[in-house]
Amino acid sequence: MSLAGDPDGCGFCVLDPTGCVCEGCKIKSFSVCNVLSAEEMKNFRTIGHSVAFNAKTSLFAQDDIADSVFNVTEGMVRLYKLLPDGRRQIVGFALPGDFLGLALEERYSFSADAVTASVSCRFSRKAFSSYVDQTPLLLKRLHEHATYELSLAREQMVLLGRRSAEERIAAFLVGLRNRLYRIGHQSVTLSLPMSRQDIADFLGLTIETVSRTFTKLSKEKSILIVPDGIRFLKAEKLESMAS
Amino acid sequence: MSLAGDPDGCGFCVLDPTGCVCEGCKIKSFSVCNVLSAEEMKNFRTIGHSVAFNAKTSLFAQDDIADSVFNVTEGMVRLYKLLPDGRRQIVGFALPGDFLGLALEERYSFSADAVTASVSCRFSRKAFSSYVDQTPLLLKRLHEHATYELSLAREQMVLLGRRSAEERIAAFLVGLRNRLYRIGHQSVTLSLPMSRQDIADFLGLTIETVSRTFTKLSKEKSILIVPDGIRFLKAEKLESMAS
DNA sequence: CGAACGCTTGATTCACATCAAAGTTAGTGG
DNA sequence: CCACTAACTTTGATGTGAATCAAGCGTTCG
Repeated sequence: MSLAGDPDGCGFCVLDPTGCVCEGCKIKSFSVCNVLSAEEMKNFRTIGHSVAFNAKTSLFAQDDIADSVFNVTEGMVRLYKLLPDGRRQIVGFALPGDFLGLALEERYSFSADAVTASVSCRFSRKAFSSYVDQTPLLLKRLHEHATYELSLAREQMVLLGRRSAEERIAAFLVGLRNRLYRIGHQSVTLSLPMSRQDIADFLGLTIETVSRTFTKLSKEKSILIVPDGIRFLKAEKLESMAS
Repeated sequence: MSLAGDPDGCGFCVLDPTGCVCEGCKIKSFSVCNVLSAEEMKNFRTIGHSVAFNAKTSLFAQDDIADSVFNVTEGMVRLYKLLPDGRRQIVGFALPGDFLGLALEERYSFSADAVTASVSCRFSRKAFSSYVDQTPLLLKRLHEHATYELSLAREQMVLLGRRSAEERIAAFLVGLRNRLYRIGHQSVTLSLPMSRQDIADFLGLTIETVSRTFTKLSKEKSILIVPDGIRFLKAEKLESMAS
């Protein structure tokens, strides 16, 4: 995935200076924009641009002015909050189809950076917001997406508040597999492009506990650890641990 | 707050069989319905009914068919998820103005019951949903509410994943005070109508740890424990613990 | 090749959970 | 109004799961 520079000076590496090329969009079948008619799409595509990010680069940071909204089309993005003393909580891993900046708030309430090289469809907040205001069907899809995110967040609250380390890892693996499955990424091995530290910061654990728990699951042949991921050996066992 | 029975057989204790009496509504200034014109309100009020719940009674349970949506107008409602083995995570305390059933999903993903005697404006999901579909401004308010809930949920993820017991209690007290302040309930004492067990299940702690932490904050004169609540003695100290 | 980084493993500590009991408040009925 | 009970809360003693501290072990990369 090569970066095309920043021809229009917006601060992002734009791949399509004249507007989104929706034909080749990898998420058009399930993106929020799939409710738009051909006519509506013609206007909509002019306000969005595909932007590419190398792995580990930042899309935006907590407390920045929220002048862009993003729809992830490829790759994985980590969303996190930092406490003043440096403790970090990852509040989600965004996958293709996920929308960042739903809140249309003045400033971002979390930071986002690319875990893998990734591509997002970027909109200026202002243009996007006024487009949404005149397109109720799009607003409805955004609302559905927000309520889905809310239910994921509440599941994560149960995990963080009431589950053991082993249950957290099991729920993480099963949950990520299911999310990838929903967007058509099915595979025998589950790829885990994020670091152990990322997993720890998502699950409210330390890197050592994450590592030990993977080792334990591996030793009891529940999973097989492979480069950059795992393979499920006893999927039903992990599913029952995840409830 | 007396219960008027169930004149129309809908299974709830309806206070106003002919439709919502919005004039006396305690939350009309900040409710989601405040965007409706006088004309729109005339139709809208006919699909809602005030329903009353005694303390500790259930509004609905997780996995029930979600045939109602509720807008809390008085009192406090606890929202929680249960694991198969009985562990409980409270995912939120709903206050006047809060909306339950935003997701418009087939089944409820959590249980809700009244902490104090409370009143909600109840709508059939079907009628509410079709009203929303033809009223984009209402949808927009619901979306705003959903994204606000999402940001609260993510704050709670940070608390559950990365904060100490003392920080959790401080953040809980300050957060609840701020939410009450926003809806016009300002008072020198913060009333805590929920049990210690409820607080524990919200903060991912045990009842003993909650009790000990309250005692500790009280001994160091950060708070004063009063019947059914607390008073802030060193508000800035608690605020800084809550970050 | 060596440095840097990420991951795993082991030894030890500690914050919070668990277990246990006593104290307090609320509710009930005589 | 008080005796009695049940529920809730606090306090204390002990246990433990995960954190912390501390090496080692690959891999990657300059």
